[in-house]
Amino acid sequence: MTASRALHRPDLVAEATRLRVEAAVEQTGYVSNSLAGGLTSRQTRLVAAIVPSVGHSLFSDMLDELVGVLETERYETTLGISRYDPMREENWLATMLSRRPDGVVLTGIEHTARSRRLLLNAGIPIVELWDYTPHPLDVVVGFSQEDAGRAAYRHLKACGYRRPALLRSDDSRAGRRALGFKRAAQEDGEPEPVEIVFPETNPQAGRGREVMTVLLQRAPEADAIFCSSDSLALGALAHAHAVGLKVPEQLGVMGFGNQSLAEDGVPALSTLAVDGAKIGNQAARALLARMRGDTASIAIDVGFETIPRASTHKKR
Amino acid sequence: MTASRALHRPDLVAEATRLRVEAAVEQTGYVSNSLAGGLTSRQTRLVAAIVPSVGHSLFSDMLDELVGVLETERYETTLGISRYDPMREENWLATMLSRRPDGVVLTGIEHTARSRRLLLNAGIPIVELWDYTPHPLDVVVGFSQEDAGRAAYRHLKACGYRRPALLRSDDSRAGRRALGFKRAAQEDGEPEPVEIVFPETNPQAGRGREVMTVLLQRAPEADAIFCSSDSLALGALAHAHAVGLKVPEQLGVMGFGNQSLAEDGVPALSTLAVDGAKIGNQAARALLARMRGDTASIAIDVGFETIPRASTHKKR
DNA sequence: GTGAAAGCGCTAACAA
DNA sequence: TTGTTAGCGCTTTCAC
Repeated sequence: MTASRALHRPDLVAEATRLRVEAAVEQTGYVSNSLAGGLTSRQTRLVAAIVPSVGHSLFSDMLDELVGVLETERYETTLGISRYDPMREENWLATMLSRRPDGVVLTGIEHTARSRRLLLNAGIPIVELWDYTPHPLDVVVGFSQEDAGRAAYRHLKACGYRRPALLRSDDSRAGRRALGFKRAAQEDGEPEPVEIVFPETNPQAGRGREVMTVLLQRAPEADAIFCSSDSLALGALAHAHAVGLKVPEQLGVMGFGNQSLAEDGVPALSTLAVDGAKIGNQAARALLARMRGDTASIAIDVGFETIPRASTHKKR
Repeated sequence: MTASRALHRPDLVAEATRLRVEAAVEQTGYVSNSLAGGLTSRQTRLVAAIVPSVGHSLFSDMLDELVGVLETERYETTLGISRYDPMREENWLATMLSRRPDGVVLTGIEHTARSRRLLLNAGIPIVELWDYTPHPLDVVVGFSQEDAGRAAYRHLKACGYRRPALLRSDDSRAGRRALGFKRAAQEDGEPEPVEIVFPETNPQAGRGREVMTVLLQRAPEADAIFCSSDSLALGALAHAHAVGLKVPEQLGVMGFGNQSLAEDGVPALSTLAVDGAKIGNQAARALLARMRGDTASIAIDVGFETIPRASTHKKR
């Protein structure tokens, strides 16, 4: 018991005793066993977080910040990868919860029924990210995907494009952005924008170059496209360049995310900026508050911003 | 005890009993406590892995594969982020080992003295990635960074460039590639290539555009550059375009990693291909073998490949 | 400032 | 096929 105190609450132990314990630790190579500790104390200082993919720069900015902030309070973050699949999230949750994390961070607000049940039974703080809803499981930090889609549509229209199309992966958030985009078109009394959806099998797949061929076949009249990510849009740019389509004159290209490479596109890529790091930061803070016992309800809308650059700057 | 068996070894339990246990689980919302389980059984089915950054596509390809393969054998992977700092790795190790992982995966072969001590004391399988050494702590899966640097130099020379320079972040692997590059120049009897190093503070920092300005000032005579990553090289491409430098005629640009966006560069980016997924796969297999009790020594050199594309295709 | 007792929830080992 | 016993390594609680 004294040894335990010397390690965790050194102020409660006599200097001499502490020194003896430290010497013994050093000499024996002792490493405490937090399984045993967690079993007794009922807290693990573990936060379990799951994202669709670690390759995506938005998620990695978010993670970097989340992990960093939690670290300052001595919480460790363990990571799951869902590959945009709610069943994978469910399986991950089922095994993860047996490690008794002190908090959980999820991507999105769509979860299987069992996931919800597990989560609610666990009785720990939960943060849902990247989407906004007034009725989260517990805490939510995100923005309205539908509004983002609307904003993209409005931007393209404002730039003078008449037939904007959609190019996106099949993840559900991109789907909701597309929905907002199409609704905005509808409200304008325009025909429904053509939409090309490809499977998000892996981060490399469905690259702009290949999918653009499909788009140009299916919608030869399209004069602008809103892509579900910047890297996709960059691929589209490359394809347009290859087939001699002038951007932005003949084709407007808009990305999503405002990753650093968007600026490096030729021409520089117009995009919707989302602050991944900010989401991670707010999520970490909210989670810490909850784990401290704070029960005030939290729902944070971090918003997004339209970034006009050369790729949609049509000279009329 | 019977309940425990019904959940983990259902074949050892009568059908009727198993059903009763399952019903009870369902009804009570029981979730097993693997802290207690691990305490008794002395295995946690946890693998702890640390990478410098999750944003980098090479690491994320590797992680995806590592996590995926370990998952098939019901091992979970928990992730640390070192930000290229051995002290952060040490701190992560110190707290991580108290969770008693069954195996550890590290990036690189450079670790602090205490890290080494902790690791060796822990008595668990260790895999070091991305570098090759004949004398690993336990298992190593990687390639020779120095040879990679040499290969880049040779490629640029073979393309007809006479004054290749180096543009790199301050991570130690990029440093070893630079070393190989400079040694190859020396062996050719050429002057030492100019080298611009910038801090790897965060994945967004030190972007090609900004650093290129410095390079062109410090080495106006440079007619080719070898960048420490593809995204950096893409930034360099954008900068060259902006200042009217013709690539590949006036400036050869070479990246590292062969990320999918390298092909989308304008012009397409020459690079050194490294198979992150393969490294992750081999690492997972090696670790599984070790955790199964296999003690044969393992050191795998996965090699790399030079990918010539338009950005170094100088027409002489 | 230190220590003794008890128990967290599970599984290894053995017994029936 | 099921059950009993013991103990994993800590921390909570309480006594000194």
